[in-house]
Amino acid sequence: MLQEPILTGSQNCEECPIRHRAVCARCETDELQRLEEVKYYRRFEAGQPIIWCGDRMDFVGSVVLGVASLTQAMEDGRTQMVGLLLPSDFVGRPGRAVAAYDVTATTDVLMCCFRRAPFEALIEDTPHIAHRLLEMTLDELDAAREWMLVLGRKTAREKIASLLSIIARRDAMLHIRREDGPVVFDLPLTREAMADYLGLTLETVSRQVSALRKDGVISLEGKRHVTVPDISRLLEEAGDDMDGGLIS
Amino acid sequence: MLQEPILTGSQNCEECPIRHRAVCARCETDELQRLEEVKYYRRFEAGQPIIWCGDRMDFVGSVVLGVASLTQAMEDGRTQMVGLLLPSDFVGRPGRAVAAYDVTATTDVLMCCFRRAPFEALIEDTPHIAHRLLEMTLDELDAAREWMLVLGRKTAREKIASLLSIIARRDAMLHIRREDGPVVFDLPLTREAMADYLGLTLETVSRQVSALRKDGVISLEGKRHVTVPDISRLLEEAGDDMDGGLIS
DNA sequence: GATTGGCTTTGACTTAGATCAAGTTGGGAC
DNA sequence: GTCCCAACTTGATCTAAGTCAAAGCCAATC
Repeated sequence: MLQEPILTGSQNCEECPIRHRAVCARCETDELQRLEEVKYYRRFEAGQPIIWCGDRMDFVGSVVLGVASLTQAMEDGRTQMVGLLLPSDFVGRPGRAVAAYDVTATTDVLMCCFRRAPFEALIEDTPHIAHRLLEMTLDELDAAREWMLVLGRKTAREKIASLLSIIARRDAMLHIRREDGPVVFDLPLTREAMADYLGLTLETVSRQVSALRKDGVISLEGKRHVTVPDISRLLEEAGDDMDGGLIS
Repeated sequence: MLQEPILTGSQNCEECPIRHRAVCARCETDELQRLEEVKYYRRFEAGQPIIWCGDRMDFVGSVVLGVASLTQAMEDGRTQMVGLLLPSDFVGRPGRAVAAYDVTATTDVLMCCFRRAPFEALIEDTPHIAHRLLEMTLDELDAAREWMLVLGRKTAREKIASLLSIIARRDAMLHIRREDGPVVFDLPLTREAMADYLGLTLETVSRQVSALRKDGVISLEGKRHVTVPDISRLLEEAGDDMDGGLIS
């Protein structure tokens, strides 16, 4: 089902749809060479845990194919997804040996991993990579803060629209797409996972998805295949200003 | 009201209660010397804006005294605080010229600022500082994600207890304090600011603070001066496991 | 082709927190 | 002192979303 990704030393980070944002071949060919020695791929099936909070973690990596999620749980079972990991997103924290969150494969996932120690050594003496990592982390921080607004202040309907916007936008980054045409994608999340991301119950998610469908904001084929006829209508429903800063 | 901070080149980041975590004198005396040339202080009165979202921002800095807040606003006026800036917290993003959030002085604030261009140059050729900045950013990301759980899944009472825990913990870092004694601090936020941080209304905040007082979890002198007789009781109310990971 | 079991939808009812509307408090200006 | 005003509290009501319960819908398996 998953194919091995094509990722050669000559690949250009601007053109390659599946970018290892932390290790860009265009800029750091030599360093990438060093990393090739400690690079390996891992597959996970949909629903499988990638790592549990508290586990020892001796790799960092990035998602190549599929979708994974970062979640936090309270003792009584309430859970909150705190990050959605789409292709090119980075997992793991240099300098930390223990996972802070549960990481779960939401769809089938292919991850590209690097052993942590050599990766940290690389950061140590390759300022350029450290710099890029800082930039990525700052982007993630912005995304997390954007999501705090969603969680704290938006209505259920706006939350759903916000989530669909994010997925549509990230999906559009991977595919070449005509301007202003309808956006089509498959939801990589169950209703329950959506609820965990949005701080809702799965019933409310289901009701609001149905409502958006009835109102013509989206249309559904099956339960997961979504068509958005007018993306700006969706952004409006999400309560965002049109400049679109959801994921920077 | 605010006094000029003592911040000499010989100051040790481990001992000094007001630390510029980004530029630690102990580790980077020479580099700090370079920064001294572009360093300046700015004061803000309680309630004043420090910078508006969208404004050009040609400095970075850190809070020395007081409390500031990062907030995001929707067009219809709903607002969500996305960060609480306590002494030693960093403001601004290297590589970004435009502010992404509104920054407001919640109490009287003294900030230590550096012009952005020289600061970025320093990062560029001082890997150690870049590394520290990455670590700080990762910590902030963890804090933001912890807060996503608060916003998405906790009840109003748990939210209040979580906020009080954070302030108590950060406050305890600034003062030497007996183990297990009562924790005493002044709330640096109005009820409205608390509501904006917690995704609640100010009325709900007021009610839940009163409830925690009635139940003996906290006691109040005036409206802002808080005594927590048993900090572990407060953490329990916050729904946290006892290991205390709210701010790493 | 029937059966199972995950998802998902939909309905009826409940509730935590929002909203609206008075009051109260307390510190600073005069 | 008293007046003022912003910050806060408290009460009454409303509502969006949660809870509980019962079907529905595939896709995989027997």
